[in-house]
Amino acid sequence: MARMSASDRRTALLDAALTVIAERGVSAATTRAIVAEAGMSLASFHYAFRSRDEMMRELITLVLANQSTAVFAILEEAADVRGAIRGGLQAFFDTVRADPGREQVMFELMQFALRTPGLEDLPAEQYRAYHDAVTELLEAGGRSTGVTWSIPVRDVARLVVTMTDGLTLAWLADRDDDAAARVLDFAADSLSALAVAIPAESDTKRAHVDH
Amino acid sequence: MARMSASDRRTALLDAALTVIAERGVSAATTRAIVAEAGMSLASFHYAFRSRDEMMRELITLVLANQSTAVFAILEEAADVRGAIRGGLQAFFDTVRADPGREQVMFELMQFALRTPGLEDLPAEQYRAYHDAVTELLEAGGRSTGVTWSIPVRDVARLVVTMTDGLTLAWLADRDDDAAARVLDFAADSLSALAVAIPAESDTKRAHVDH
DNA sequence: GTCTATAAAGTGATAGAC
DNA sequence: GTCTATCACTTTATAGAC
Repeated sequence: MARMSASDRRTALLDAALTVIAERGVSAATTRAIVAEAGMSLASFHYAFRSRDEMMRELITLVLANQSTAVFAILEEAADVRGAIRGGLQAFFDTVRADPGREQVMFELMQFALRTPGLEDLPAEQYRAYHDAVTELLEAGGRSTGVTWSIPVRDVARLVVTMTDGLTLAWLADRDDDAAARVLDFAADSLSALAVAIPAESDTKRAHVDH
Repeated sequence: MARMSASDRRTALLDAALTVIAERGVSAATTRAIVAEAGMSLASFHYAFRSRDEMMRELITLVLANQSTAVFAILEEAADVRGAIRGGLQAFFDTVRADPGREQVMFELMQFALRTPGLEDLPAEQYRAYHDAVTELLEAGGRSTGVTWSIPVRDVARLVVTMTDGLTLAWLADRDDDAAARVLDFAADSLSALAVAIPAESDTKRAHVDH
């Protein structure tokens, strides 16, 4: 095998681990399976990482951090709030359908983290990042369609994540596309009901009801 | 160890397995850990079950089947639909808070089933059972409060499960009780908006809009 | 029937040749 | 640096004493 920098080897192994997990689950991601996927020898693994545990920690940190910014960062062109939300939700669902393994990995890694000493706090951080990303998205969408929200925008973000999580979990189980579409319709309806039009100019402060 | 019927031994081992999984996760549920929890010798395990695989299949079938009927079967006394829904959701969330491990087990076993050859279809059955149970509950609740639903009741049931799943997953990660309460408020609001009052007597058929 | 002892295979990790 | 060979340990499963 050609020489690689330790850093390159690490990223290659992390990538291979992700592939193995997506295909066969966390429990199948043994050091042997990972180096086989990466086309390396077993010893190379421990040259790049001190232990499998260290690799898993790095993998989870990496994946959970990247995911949050990527998936939700789709803002559709739409005339009204309802259409914008529905489009955004559809875009999210399309990415799930395009690569179901990827989303399944997120759930599995979260469960793994919750069970692993030292990683228990990562899921909370992950959700904070999700909520941050969606909050920003909602604020941007609100600005472009001229609305604000009748409850704190962060609470709206949590609702979005709640429904996309619930939708994804059920869809991974039964793959019912039509039912998923109806859930997204409802989500768009009920979320857009939380939007309030910003009065053309003047005092917009009262339009936002804080708790 | 006293003599037990093979059947008793099986249920005792299934129970022990569930305890181990709730406390330390699926990957920690080795045959050794399970027999230790059950206070048996290792050989007893293979006297009761042909293999660990067989035990896991039985466990998953058992747990996923029982869960659906149990958790949602709480119908609160309430004057209006909104209150009934909010009460039911709160009752569900209370059971999650009372025993978070139990709900975490459900998610883990579902992931496990999705990854295990021969068990891939169980999660779909599980969700069908969930949706059945909630559908019945919604119909009963509708009768007692004098409402029907503006969309097929089964779709409403799926919405309920979507939101409870999403809520539970996020709460398991960040344990934010207040945020969870606000999600439940929204769920009750938006779901009760799907209810339509049944005209006092006479022709109730037109009140139900089928797709 | 229930145990102890052990087999057979898989795991993470490392020593040592090159 | 990168490999092969191997260690020490854990896993599921079974043989055989009682």
